[in-house]
Amino acid sequence: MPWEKSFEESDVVEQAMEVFWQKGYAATSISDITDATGIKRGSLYNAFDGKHDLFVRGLLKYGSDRRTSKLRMLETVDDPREAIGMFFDSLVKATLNDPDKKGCLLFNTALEYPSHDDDVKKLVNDGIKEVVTFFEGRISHGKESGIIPDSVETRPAARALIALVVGIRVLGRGAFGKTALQQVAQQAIDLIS
Amino acid sequence: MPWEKSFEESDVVEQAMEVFWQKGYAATSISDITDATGIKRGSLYNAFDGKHDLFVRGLLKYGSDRRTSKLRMLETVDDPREAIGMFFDSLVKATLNDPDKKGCLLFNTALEYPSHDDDVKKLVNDGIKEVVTFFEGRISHGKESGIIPDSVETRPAARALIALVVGIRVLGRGAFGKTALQQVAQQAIDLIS
DNA sequence: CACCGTTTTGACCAATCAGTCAAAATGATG
DNA sequence: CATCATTTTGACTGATTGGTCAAAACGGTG
Repeated sequence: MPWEKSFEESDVVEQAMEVFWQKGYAATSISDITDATGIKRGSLYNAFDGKHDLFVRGLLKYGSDRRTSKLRMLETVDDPREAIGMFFDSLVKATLNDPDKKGCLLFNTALEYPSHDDDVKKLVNDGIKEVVTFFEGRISHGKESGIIPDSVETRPAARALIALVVGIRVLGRGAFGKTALQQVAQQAIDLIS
Repeated sequence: MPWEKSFEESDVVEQAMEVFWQKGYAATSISDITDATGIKRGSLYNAFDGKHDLFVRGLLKYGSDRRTSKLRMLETVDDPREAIGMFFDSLVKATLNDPDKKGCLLFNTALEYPSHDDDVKKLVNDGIKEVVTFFEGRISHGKESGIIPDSVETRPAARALIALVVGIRVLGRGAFGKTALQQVAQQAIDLIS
């Protein structure tokens, strides 16, 4: 049916994103993507602007599908510390459950810095900021309701939490096993207790 | 003087390492290295086995020049918490002072995972382990001398500290500025107080 | 000054890179 | 069934990749 595309763009973006996730941007070739999607070279360039465009779309999809939706869900949890605890739990679980040990696309991208344009860096920073804001919101909410002690400083604690998230994601790629990751997650909770 | 090399191998390794550090392994070409060192292509292959070999040597040099020597120095500091504080201080300083925002070669490499062989992964893990061991040593020493409270669990705390180190190094590449990094470093110290 | 072992040099290789493009294929529309 | 807008296809581009190699350059040695 050549008068309309034979594939769903978002499917291709999703599959391409997973290749980028696994191999990194610089190490991923267009051929890798055509192999993974089955889409022929020309069709891909007919639908997208190129490698960079495809990557940006993948990054956006990653953000909304995995990060934003999860944060919205956790914001409905009453106990703020439990919400943060659940965040770290699922983080550790996701890290352990991934046989490819891909880590987090956002942080992987942050470390491929010079390969990327400013628009990509902004996407990464915005994604990180989104999580920090979530932490800040939960912490200040917890302090208001007396669940989290006033001695916890909201912004510094939130920033330390995201730093621990990064640490878990990076170290989970090989250096740390289950026990170590869980211990770090526990220390994160202790930080706001 | 063609019967002996006209360049110092370790100089070339150092310069090549800095290119890898800045651009990442996958994104660095042999031409980048010959440009940076002035060494011609053939000479480089005469002295080294290839890109991978050069990278491994750079990683080793990075470890001994920057990590190991610093840890040995800090182990001579009497107060263990001050030693750890100094570690984080110089970490934040190094991060802020680097105009290229290259981060840490060790962690950058950890996130370029699938581009690397097992020997590189082992080098990364050993480097990380070395820092964790340093933290554990300092914490347990501090607990013995009563400077660090017994309520601090040595291994989990040490692992949380290295996670924060990773966080500082990664977030320092763009997402976090001076204040944020210093706050995270302070939270690290609070963790063992 | 001829010889020798080593280093230097730049041309060269096949493979792969991101991206282009014209021709073929397609099915709705009249 | 012819036309049409669109997609599909794979061959193609020039550039770059990591790596090779034979010849030239060199200075110590006899």
